[in-house]
Amino acid sequence: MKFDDKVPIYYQIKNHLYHEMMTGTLEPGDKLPAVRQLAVDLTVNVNTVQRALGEMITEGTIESQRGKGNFVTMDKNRITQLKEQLIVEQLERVYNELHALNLTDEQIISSLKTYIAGRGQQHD
Amino acid sequence: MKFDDKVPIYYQIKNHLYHEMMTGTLEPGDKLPAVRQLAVDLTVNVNTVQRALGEMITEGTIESQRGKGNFVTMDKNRITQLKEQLIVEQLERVYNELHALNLTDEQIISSLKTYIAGRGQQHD
DNA sequence: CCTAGTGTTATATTTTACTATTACACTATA
DNA sequence: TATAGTGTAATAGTAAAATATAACACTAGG
Repeated sequence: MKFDDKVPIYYQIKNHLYHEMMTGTLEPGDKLPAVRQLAVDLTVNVNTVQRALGEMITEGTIESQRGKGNFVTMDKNRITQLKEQLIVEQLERVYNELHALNLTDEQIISSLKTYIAGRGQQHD
Repeated sequence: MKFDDKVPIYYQIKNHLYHEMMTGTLEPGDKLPAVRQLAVDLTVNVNTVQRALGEMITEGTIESQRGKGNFVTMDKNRITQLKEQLIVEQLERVYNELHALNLTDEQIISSLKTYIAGRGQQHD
């Protein structure tokens, strides 16, 4: 996996796992790959994986069973809440950034539309 | 100023100064506050300010005159280009993030509209 | 010429993230 | 009960960012 060197790796791992939970790659109750395997997959150290998992365990999004593995919480409500939260955080960030660049609400929306429309030209 | 501890301060300072250039707080040819003054204003060390400025000088967005001060480039074209670049980066980021959360193009646009509409309730 | 204001650079120190390595604790199963 | 697979934790070392502090280089004005 490629990491942004401007942001802590453990933080990006959390985000990576969140996304897998949000998109259904990891479903409620699913067992995560073993920490040592995750470390290999992500080419990072076990302790770094553990740091990410530790925070997620504290938050309650995953549950740890010593000797068995780490499991996605069965609480689907928590997952949908988390997804909503991640979306709002993203929207908040663009809005604030573009607003700070003096764009009006209308300009923010239309620039996003234009960006998405223009994307079709070169991608996917 | 409040910094996000997940991202290098010098990097956030660059961004801060960019915004001032984009919004007209700093106009082409304007003299920036003295580095020691900036350090006080931002409550960081002079070397940290210097690191941010150093990169901007290399990029050509500000010009340094030893003994005189640092000045915003007179090249207005560069500034408008930079603004466009910052906007696209933001749009790219939200789009990629929300797309990764399985939202369709339409859902991305409508969620932004909803967010902006809902903002009026509690803010500004 | 001197001094105050400016940018620039260097050294040493602290803190944080990350790594490497090892050990320990628990579970399942052959 | 031994062993392999799992999570957990501790130690030591490295690197990057930021700090404190000091010195150097240039400019302008008295």
